[in-house]
Amino acid sequence: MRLSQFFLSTSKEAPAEAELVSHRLMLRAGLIRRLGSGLYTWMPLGLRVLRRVEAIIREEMTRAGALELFMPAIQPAELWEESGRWEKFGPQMLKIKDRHGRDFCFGPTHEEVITDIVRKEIRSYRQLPVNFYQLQTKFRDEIRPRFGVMRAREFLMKDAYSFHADRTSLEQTYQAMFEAYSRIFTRLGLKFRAVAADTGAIGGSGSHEFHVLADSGEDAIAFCPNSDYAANIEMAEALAPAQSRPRPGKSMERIPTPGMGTIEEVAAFFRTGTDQTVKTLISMGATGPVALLVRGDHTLNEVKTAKLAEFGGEFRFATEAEIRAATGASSGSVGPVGLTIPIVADRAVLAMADFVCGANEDGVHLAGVNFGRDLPEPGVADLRNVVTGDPSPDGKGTLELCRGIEVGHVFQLGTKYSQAMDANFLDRDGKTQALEMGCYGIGVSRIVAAAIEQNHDEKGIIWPSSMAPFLLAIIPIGYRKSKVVSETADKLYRELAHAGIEVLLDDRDERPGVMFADTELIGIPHRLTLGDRGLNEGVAEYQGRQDAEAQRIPLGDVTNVLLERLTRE
RNA sequence: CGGGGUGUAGCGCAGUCCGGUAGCGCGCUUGCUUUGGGAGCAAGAUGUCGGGGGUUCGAAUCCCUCCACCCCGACCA
Repeated sequence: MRLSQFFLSTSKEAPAEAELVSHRLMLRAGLIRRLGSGLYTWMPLGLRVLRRVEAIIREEMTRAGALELFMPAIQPAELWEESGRWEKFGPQMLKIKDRHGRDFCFGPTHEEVITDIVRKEIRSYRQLPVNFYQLQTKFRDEIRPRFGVMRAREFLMKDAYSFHADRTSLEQTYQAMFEAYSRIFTRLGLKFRAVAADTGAIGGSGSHEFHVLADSGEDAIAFCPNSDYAANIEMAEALAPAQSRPRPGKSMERIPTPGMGTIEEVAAFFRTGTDQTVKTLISMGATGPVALLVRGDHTLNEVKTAKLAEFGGEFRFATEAEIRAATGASSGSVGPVGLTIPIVADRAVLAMADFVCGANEDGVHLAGVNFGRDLPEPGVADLRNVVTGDPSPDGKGTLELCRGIEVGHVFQLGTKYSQAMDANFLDRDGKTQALEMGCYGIGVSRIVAAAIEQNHDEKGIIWPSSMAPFLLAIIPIGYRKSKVVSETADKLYRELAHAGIEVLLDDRDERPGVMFADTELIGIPHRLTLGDRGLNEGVAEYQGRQDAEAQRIPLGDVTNVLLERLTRE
């Protein structure tokens, strides 16, 4: 591509709205333009990147035996009523009406549509398993879109859905998809990790998320450096401490602690560590308030907590008024001693003795508190977020934490949708059975942003070769002035382009600094500079995007050297 | 939706407190010079000052109201 024939729209400054590096760079490099909140146009340069990501996904999905189809973005409400999700999906779903007043939605996902297709098409176990996928624009009316295409409302997703006669077959395809995803993210040149995940609103059993590792990621991941254990922090199990509870050494005391509400203040007052205090959190479940006990230095894991039987499927923190009604104190002075509501303690709390906690009286705390003596043994559960240094659930060392951007998610759905929507087949014995189902998503547009988060420097984007919009930039210095320069540039451009390399020839009448800065900002991995200075000595200058210095290559060797170097990747 | 903030030229910003008819840098146009790391000089173009209403002789500036966007939280590919 000759740059004079292309459209480049770079800028030195990014709009004030962009905060995240990838968002700023995508705007500065002219990859995307915002239309409205969470709505982005992919400009020609950005679209080239998106298409390269799509191509790799298609190749690997095909390799794994999935078949591409293309479903409508607009979906009739009836299907969602069948699955029960018309109401349940909530305000995240964009609902629209046609001219007849009939209800539709702009598809946030496609389980309903694919299940409808399959129930009409699949009759026999002989047709199974099948795995259909598409690349589709989804719309989710996010509460707060942010970070550009990282969390947009309209975004491009690869979604696959597999159907099976039995659990074993589902597990095989799930495994195949897991491997395909690993290949995709590896080929895209991303540092990623597959982690065990919560199944969230979609429901079902087995589930893994694929995270691109980045400090700016919105998810916390717990992993074990000595094994392949990795889990979203929502899921990571906090084991019971190895050491058992010490014997009580102190007697319980009531101590005035006027004005102290936070754990830090209280611990400092008692001249002890926050890990010697117990935090009591009042939450509301379906059947009323529940007291949750977490060690002072730990934080409550709301996802784990919400699954407890005590909450009957509902979980929220109590309001200050509800806290007072249940305990007689304000939130800063609540404690488990003498409470009449159900109490659930985290495993780590159960191993504590002589601890400090609120006294259920404003401005008063208790010290030297012990279970079994000062209050009954509470219920126990895993309530907290794991922290660095916690034992790994697989017993192979201790956990570390890092942050990630979720770019893929694989689910074993089971028969959730097939039962709700009557998607059945006849098995070998002629018996009607519900289809087993799996679903597998990749956030295609998000991958582009995630890749930039992971690959950039002060000059701009550094594309992994597999997703670069162009592999090589030819920078002729004095293209409009020097015949030698323009002829050499044109010749090399033709040769390399014919050899299948995506070359961008900067034939603008720009100063060198502008051309260098632009190709660096837009992240072209390889650069060939041609100027009178070098050409007079019979050399061109090659520089990789991350190389400190240019390398001189004899003109006659340029094509071969570059072909060898660029096709190796 | 709760909390915080911002809307002035394509982008980044000043001007708003203290009302007097809109400015700076980048970018853009034209010309000349320059040409190995975002050029210099000269001449230009571009604004419903987010919208509506009000106060005032006069509003970017004060008041009311609506809207949009951004940041922090709950949601997710």
